[in-house]
Amino acid sequence: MKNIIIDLIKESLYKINKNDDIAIDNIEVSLCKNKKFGDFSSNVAMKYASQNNENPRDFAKKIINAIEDNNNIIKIEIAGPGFINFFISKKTQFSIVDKILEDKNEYGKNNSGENSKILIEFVSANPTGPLHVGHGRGAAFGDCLSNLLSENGCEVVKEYYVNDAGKQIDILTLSVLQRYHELINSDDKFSYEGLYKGDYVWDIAAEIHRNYKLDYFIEDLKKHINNSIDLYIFNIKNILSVNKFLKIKEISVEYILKDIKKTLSISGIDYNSWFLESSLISDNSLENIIDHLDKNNHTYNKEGALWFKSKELGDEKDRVLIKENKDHTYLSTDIAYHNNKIARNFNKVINIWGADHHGYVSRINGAFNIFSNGKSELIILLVQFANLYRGDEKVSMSTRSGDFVTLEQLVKEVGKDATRFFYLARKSDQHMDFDIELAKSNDSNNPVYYIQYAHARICSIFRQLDENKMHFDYNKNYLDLLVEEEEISIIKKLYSYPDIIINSSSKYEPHLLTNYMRELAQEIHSYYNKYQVLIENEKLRNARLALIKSAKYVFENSSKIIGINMPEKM
RNA sequence: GCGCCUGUAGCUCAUCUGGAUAGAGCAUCGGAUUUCUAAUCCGAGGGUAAUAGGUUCGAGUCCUAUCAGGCGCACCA
Repeated sequence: MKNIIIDLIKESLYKINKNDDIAIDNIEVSLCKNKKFGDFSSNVAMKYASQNNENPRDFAKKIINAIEDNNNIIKIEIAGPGFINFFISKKTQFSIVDKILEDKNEYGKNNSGENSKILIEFVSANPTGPLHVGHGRGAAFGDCLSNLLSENGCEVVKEYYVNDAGKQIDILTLSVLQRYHELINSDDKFSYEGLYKGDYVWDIAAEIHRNYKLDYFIEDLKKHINNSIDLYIFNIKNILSVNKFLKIKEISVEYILKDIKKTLSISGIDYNSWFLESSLISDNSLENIIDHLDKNNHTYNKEGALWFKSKELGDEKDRVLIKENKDHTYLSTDIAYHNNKIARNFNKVINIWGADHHGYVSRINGAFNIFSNGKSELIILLVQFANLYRGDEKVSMSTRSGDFVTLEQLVKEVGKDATRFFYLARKSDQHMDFDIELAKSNDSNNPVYYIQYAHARICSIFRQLDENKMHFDYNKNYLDLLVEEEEISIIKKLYSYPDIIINSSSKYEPHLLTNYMRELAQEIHSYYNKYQVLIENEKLRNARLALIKSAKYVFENSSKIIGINMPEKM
């Protein structure tokens, strides 16, 4: 419908303006907020009046006069400063119910993203511990965004980048070895700052001890301590042998990854691809990339380290690629990683990062542009933190100290549906408060239940229908009988669903969809309370059934994108 | 100190990329079930959109400054 109006306006503008000096590819038509203004409205007249040396209302009048008759439209008005308001015939409005009943679970899908191949990388938390609630928001956001993009016809690959190389993993390995040491020789306990302390470190150590007994035991571990953690790691690698150290590293990473995958799985998230940082080293990608940067004058040596000239690419300062001790930095593998993404021929590469990484954006953007040559677009979306509350009490967290609520605990406590919905219900660049008590509550405080209940009520009506030995006989012509204000309002809401899908996807804002679902639920509840669906009048009954049935499809389709269930009974 | 994000009802947040009278939920108060699930509905009060300027037909939305909060400024990832 909207497109019909846009076309009408376009034609009209062509007629008025033969020399065509108005940019008319961007005509805005939107649903009216207030129904007294009509059904659709456009601001073209106001927008382009000045270009045409006219006042908006006069220009609007001209446009309207030039619009051809169309039997979908019953009235066109000028209002306010120069809005053009369109009143749509009832029949045309009802046709959306017909369309939804035909499209069913396809309603909302579109092909605006056809031929667009997108890589979306999210969470990518270091495998140095379980996912915690801070990761949850990025997880829900990335997964929902993937669903949205797919709904728009994009080909989407969801990827998790596993940082299984580098210093943090060495520290994890060291942490495990120390616990393992303590398990074997409980008299020889000592503390060392900066190691990972969570219970899971003990679990890994215990597993190694169970399977390998004393194979990795180091006598007098204490003797090899060094104040510098780098040197401490260096010593242990030497004494234990690099291979044995690697083995412990592998076991630890594997253990933690298994845990991470389990958490993601109960959160309803599955990835298409797990990309290992270590693979960039073993297949020489890292080396090649450094070479390439070297040859193209993007690097220099200083103080024994190799530096990346990121400042000239928009960064605050230059960054180290290869440290003085010849270890690579995180940045250097990350550049190789992004080059790999480019090589895989994606039109868009989306990274979802925690907002604490914003300082990292410009350097990776700079590096990306060196390699992509405009072939592929990098989009970095920052997700703000979520503060966890239990009622009024703030829950504090710190990974290193091991004092945190894991994502698994959260999902188990409040459920997958509420967890996902709450994470998604806010604009991602907004700080948010996540109240566990609220998410757990099953009354009107909780929008998840509110929405599910609306859906369950629709299902209930159809159950009643069966029990009363009645049938849903759909007939398009009965739709004319839907004359109540609430019914028209629901129809408009249903009509706007595909726009929400396009909008929330192109703006990367899933919260538009959660808002929409709540609004639709509200309309359904109001309607349910005011009007009876299962009534004597057969034609009206079937018209109403058709209406709520199409609402049910929209609940189903949207909930699938959000990743929550829609129970038939509650 | 520099950079990024944010500031809307008592609280949590929307506002469809600049549009018409800034909207929801919670909380508060008052109502609604012999009828498809009251996990619901209806109504009421509640606002100088942090502050001050600017841009234009029109600003919560864009620009500047100030104030307040969060985050970042590693040869960590």
